[in-house]
Amino acid sequence: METIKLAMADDEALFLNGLKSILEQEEQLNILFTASDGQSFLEQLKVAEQFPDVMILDLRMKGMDGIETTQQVKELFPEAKIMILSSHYRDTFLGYMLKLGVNAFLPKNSAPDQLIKAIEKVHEKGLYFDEGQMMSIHHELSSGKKPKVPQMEQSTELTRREVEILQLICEQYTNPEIADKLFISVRTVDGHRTNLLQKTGAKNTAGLVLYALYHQMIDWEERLLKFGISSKED
Amino acid sequence: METIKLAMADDEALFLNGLKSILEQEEQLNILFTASDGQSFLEQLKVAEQFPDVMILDLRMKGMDGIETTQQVKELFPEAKIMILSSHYRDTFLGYMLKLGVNAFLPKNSAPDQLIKAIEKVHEKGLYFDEGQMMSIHHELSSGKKPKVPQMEQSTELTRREVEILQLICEQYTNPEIADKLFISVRTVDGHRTNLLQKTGAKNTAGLVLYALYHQMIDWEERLLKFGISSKED
DNA sequence: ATAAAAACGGGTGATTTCACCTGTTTTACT
DNA sequence: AGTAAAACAGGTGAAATCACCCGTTTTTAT
Repeated sequence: METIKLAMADDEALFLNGLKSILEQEEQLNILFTASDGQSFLEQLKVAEQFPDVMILDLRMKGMDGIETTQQVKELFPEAKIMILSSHYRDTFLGYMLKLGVNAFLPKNSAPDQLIKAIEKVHEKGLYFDEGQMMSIHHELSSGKKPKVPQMEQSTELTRREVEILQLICEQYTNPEIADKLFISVRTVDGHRTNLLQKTGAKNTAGLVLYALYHQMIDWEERLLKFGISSKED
Repeated sequence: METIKLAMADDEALFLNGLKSILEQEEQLNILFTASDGQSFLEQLKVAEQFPDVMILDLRMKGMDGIETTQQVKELFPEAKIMILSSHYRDTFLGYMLKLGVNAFLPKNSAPDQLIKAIEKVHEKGLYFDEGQMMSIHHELSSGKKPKVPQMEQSTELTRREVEILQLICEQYTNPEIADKLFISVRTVDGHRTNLLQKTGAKNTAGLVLYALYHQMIDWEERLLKFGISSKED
């Protein structure tokens, strides 16, 4: 049996090493290199003496994420076979993936066997989607609505001050409170907020929060756990 | 060398299996069982013929999360040694962890060696925090501000309708738009929103979005990727 | 040094959110 | 059948957001 050469990227070291450990136990699989983000993955790919048969990328990574990395890799090596792993899996997102040229799309709570099977299929046939995914794809295509062309905008288009304001918005501060905190006028905060809405394409505060979260501009846990914790003594 | 009996829970099958694969390679470690959420972890723990020396829990899990699970476990077995793993690690959260009785708190992008070392330390000394964490803890305690008693509120205190409203809020709809969508009065939506704010303890829309995200009431990726994707053809 | 970008901020007004009040109807439970 | 909870919805008013207008000062880069 032919060996399959792999390369993978994920920003969670434990996950990456765990995956590596699982895949190393398969004799037909050979891991060439791993990376903790898209940038270093790309760099390693460029200088690698052997080209991986299949690449496994995490969808969400700090810095360059799975989508952007896929685009960059496909630009340099259109024949590259890329599998995307995602924590919060949704079928509705398959269309984008296909257009992007992703060769497989798997949720992170797949069983190891599924992953290995998918790797083999991608290597052999150049593509792997399970039956449910196929159905979903078929439905999406036959319904006539063409999937939009995925394209990442630079996530650092925001100025330092705007990011600061955005963070405070996510901390549930109102404009007057932010103005007070930063010793500036409410008008200025309002101006920044307007610019944020315009730049991010968000419709309102809810959109801004989602944007901030996606671009990992705020401290998840710290903020979120305020909801899980009721302070009995205050 | 004595073997250390382990049990672990994580809702991402690949991560869980990866971790298992890593730890299985250590001869001194013996994995008794694994679970995909807090509930089944607890049930397995109750009926297990051997009691694990160290338990490893994911902080964020669907259903019962790491914190709630810790509380339940500690209630039944106060001597249980629990390690919490977290994706988005923050030092500021250490205080809560200590109060909760967590015996170690590690980011998910730790190296496998670190994790193994931590497991051993927890088993031997009943506790493991690295130097940075110790400093942080010391600082927090010496600064006089006592960490609040962490206590999970039931996350399903919201009614069906409230959840529905909350989801639409997260989709950036305004109250009038939601009212229109659901064929109800704006007043009613407003009422639900008020109840949401009261029940969740959120201050405003930003807070509601964070709450929804923490309790995994909305489809992450699907919604977030609207920001990453610019539809060139529309 | 000069131009560009960012930060600053004032005015106005429509819309939305939020915080109170009040009540009725529907649904669920036992 | 009776109670409780949920969903429904009206009024009022203050506060905040959002969308436009306008300009000045400060910072940054070439």
